[in-house]
Amino acid sequence: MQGALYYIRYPLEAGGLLSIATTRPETMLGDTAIAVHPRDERFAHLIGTAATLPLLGRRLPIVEAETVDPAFGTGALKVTPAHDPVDFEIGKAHGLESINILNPDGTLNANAGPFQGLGRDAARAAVVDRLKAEGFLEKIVPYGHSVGHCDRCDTPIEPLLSTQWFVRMEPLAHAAMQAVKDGRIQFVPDRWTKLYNDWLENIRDWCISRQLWWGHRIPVWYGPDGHEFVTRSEEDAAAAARKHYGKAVDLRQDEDVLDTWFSSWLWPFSVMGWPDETEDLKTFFPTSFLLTGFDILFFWVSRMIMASLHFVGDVPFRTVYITPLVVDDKGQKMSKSKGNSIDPIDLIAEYGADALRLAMAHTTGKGRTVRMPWSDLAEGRNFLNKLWNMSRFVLMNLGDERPTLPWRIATLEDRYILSRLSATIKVVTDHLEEYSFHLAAEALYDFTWHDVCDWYVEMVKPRLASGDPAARGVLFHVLRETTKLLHPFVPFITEEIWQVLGETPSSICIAAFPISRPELRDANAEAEMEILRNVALGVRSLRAEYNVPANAKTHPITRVDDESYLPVLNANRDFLCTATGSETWRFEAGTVVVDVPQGSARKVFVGGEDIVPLAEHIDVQAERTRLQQELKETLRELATVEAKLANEQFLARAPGDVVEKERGKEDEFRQKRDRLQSSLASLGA
RNA sequence: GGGCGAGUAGCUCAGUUGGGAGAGCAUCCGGCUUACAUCCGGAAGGUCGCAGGUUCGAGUCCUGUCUUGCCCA
Repeated sequence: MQGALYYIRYPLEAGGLLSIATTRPETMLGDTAIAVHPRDERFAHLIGTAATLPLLGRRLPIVEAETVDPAFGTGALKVTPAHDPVDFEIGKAHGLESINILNPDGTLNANAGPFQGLGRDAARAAVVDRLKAEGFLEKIVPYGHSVGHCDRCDTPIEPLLSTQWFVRMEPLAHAAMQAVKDGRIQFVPDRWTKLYNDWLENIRDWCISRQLWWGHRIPVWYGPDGHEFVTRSEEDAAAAARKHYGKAVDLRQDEDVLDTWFSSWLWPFSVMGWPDETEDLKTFFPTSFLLTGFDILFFWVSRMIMASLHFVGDVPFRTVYITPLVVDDKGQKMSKSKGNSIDPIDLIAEYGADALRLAMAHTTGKGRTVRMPWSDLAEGRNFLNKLWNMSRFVLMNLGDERPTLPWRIATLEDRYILSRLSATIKVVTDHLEEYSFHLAAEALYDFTWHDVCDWYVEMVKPRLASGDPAARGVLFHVLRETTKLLHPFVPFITEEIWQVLGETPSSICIAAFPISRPELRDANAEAEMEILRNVALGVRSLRAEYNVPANAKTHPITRVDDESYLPVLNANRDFLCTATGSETWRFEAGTVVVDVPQGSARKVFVGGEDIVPLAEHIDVQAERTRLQQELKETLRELATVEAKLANEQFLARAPGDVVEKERGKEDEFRQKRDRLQSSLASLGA
C-alpha cells in the first residue's frame, strides 16, 4: 500500500521537541504515552520524563517497551492503546489510559475534541493542517506500508478498542496436545504434527464475539446495572437475575453472535445427538478418519479435538489426513473474495465427476499445494473413455454370458494378465493403506490402459473370435476385478458398468474389494511377455524409422539368446505378425543368424535381436550411423559398469545382490556390444 | 523475524529405508488396423536450482546459498 509517513513534533516537558513518525496522524488524538526501546541510547535519558500532546495538551509519559522498533521512523513510538494492538499491550504493561476516539461508524467522537464528527479522511486532513499551522509537523515522506484491508470492500482497517467475549484456551489446548502426543490421534503426513503442536503451545484465547447480522446470539444477559449473567437460556438468566437483584428485572442479551467455528467445533458429536447418549453417538463417535485441508487445521480440526475431549471425554477421530490445497494458475490460494476460485460444478460439466475425482486423487502426492491439475482432468476424461470402450468390447464378446474363471490357465496372455492383476491388487491395496492415493491411482491407470487394453485385449482377440470359453472367462474376470479396484476413484462409471454387467451384489459400492491371490502370480509369464513385447517393439521401431508404409508387410527374423523362449515365440507368431504388420516370422536361438538377407535392419534388445529385411527401404549409410550411435551408447554404459566392478571398494562394501546385479548388467551390455558389432560387420562396414 | 513447503524433459508433476533418470500433456513423424481419433504406432527431449560435504556409490542423506509459495509474529 502506498501511503505516507508523517513526522510529528512532540514538545518535551524538559524542553525541546521529540519527533515521531506515524502513518495514521489522526490517531495522535488518542495518544496516552510515548514509548522507546529500552536499549536505545538516543532516548535513554527521556525514560521516566513526559511530553505534551500537540493540539490537545494531554500529558504523555515516556515509557520503555521491547516491542518498539528503533529502526522505524525516528525510533520513538506514539502509543495509542485504543487503536493499535501493539500499543494496547504497551498500555496494559504501563497502566496507561485507553482513549477511544472513534464512533462505531468510523467518525471521530467527543474524545477528539475540536475534530469530533469528522470522518477518517477528513480528520486526517484537518489534523495535518492544524499540526502544520501550529508548527508541529516536521515533514511528510512517501511510504509503502501494509495496513490491513478488508477482504470484501478493500477499506483500510482501523483497530478499535471494544469489549468482546473470549474462551480461555490453555486447559483445552493442553489436553488436545496430549491426545496427539500419546498417539490417540495421528496426522498424515506426519509433518503437520509439528505445526499443530506449535500452535497449541502458543495458544491465545479465542475471541468468539462476532458483529454480524445473523447467527447464534451470545448467551450473556445484562442487568440494568450491567451485571452479567452467563446461562444456557433466557429463562435461566431471568432466574439468576431474580436471585441476584431480589426481584424481576429487564435483561438485555448481548447483541453479538458467536463465531461460526464455535458451533463447528461441536460438530463431531452434536450431529450424533449429543448431549443425549444416543445410539448414533455410541456407534459413530469417535470415528476413524478425517480428511481435510491444512487451511482449517487451527480453525476447525484442533478445535474439534478440544471440544470432543472436553465435552465427551474422547478424541473425535483417530487419523487426520491432510490433503494438499488446490491453488490457481499463479500459485495463489483460491477465495471467493479474490474471485479466483473455480466452481467444481463447471469442471464436472466439462470433464465429468469421475474425471475430477480421479484427477484429485492423482494430485494428492504433490506437496502442500498443487496447481489446478488441468491436464490431469483431460487425462482422467480420456481414461474413462478408454475404460468405457474396453467394457463395451468385453460385453460385445460376452453377449448374455457371464463366464467363470477357467480352472486351467494355459495361454501366455491369460497367465500374464492374471499375474499382473494380482500384483496390481496388492500394490493398490498397499498404497491405499498408507494413504498414497496418487500411487494407487497411477498403478491402476497403467494396469488398465497398458496391461489390459494395449496388450492383453489385443492378444486375446483371435481366441475370442474363435469362441474360446477360457478367453471369455479370463477377460470377464479381469474386467470385473478392475472395475471394483477402480470404484473408489471413479464411482459413477464403475457403478454403471456394474449395472450393465448385472453383477451381484446389487451395487458395486457394497461389493467386496478384490483380494490379491499370490497363487496367480507368475514370474515366468511376466518374463516371457517381456521378451514378446521387446520382439514386437523392435520391429515396430524399425518400421517407423525406415518409413515402411503401413500396408507393406515385413518378414522379420528374431534371434534369442535362450532357446527356452522359442516355444512362446512360435505360439504367438500370429499375434506378433498382427501387432507389427508382418507376414512371416522366423525364430532362432543361438549366437548368430547365418543367412541374413542383404539390406536388413537390426534392433538389439535385452535377450535377443530383431532382424528385418528392408532392402527396398533401407539406407545402408543411415543404418550404419544408427547402429554406431547405439554402439556408442552401449559402450558408455558398459564402461560405467566395468568401472564399478573394477573398483575394489565397491566390491568390498556394496551388498552382494547389488554386485551380482552389476555383473548381470555387464554381461548384458557385452552381448549387446557384440551383436551391434557383428551387425555393423554384416553391413560391410 | 520465526516455521513449513516447492525448485527433476517445453508445461504440470511422480520418483517409499542411497544402487541402471519416469508419467501425462505439449512437440515431431506415421496411421480412421472391425472397443476406442477423448484413439493406435513410433521418435525426440533432462549438468535432477547452485556450491560444498558424507559414501564404493547421492535426484534421494548433511551444511550453506539463491529463487518461489504458504502459515505465524
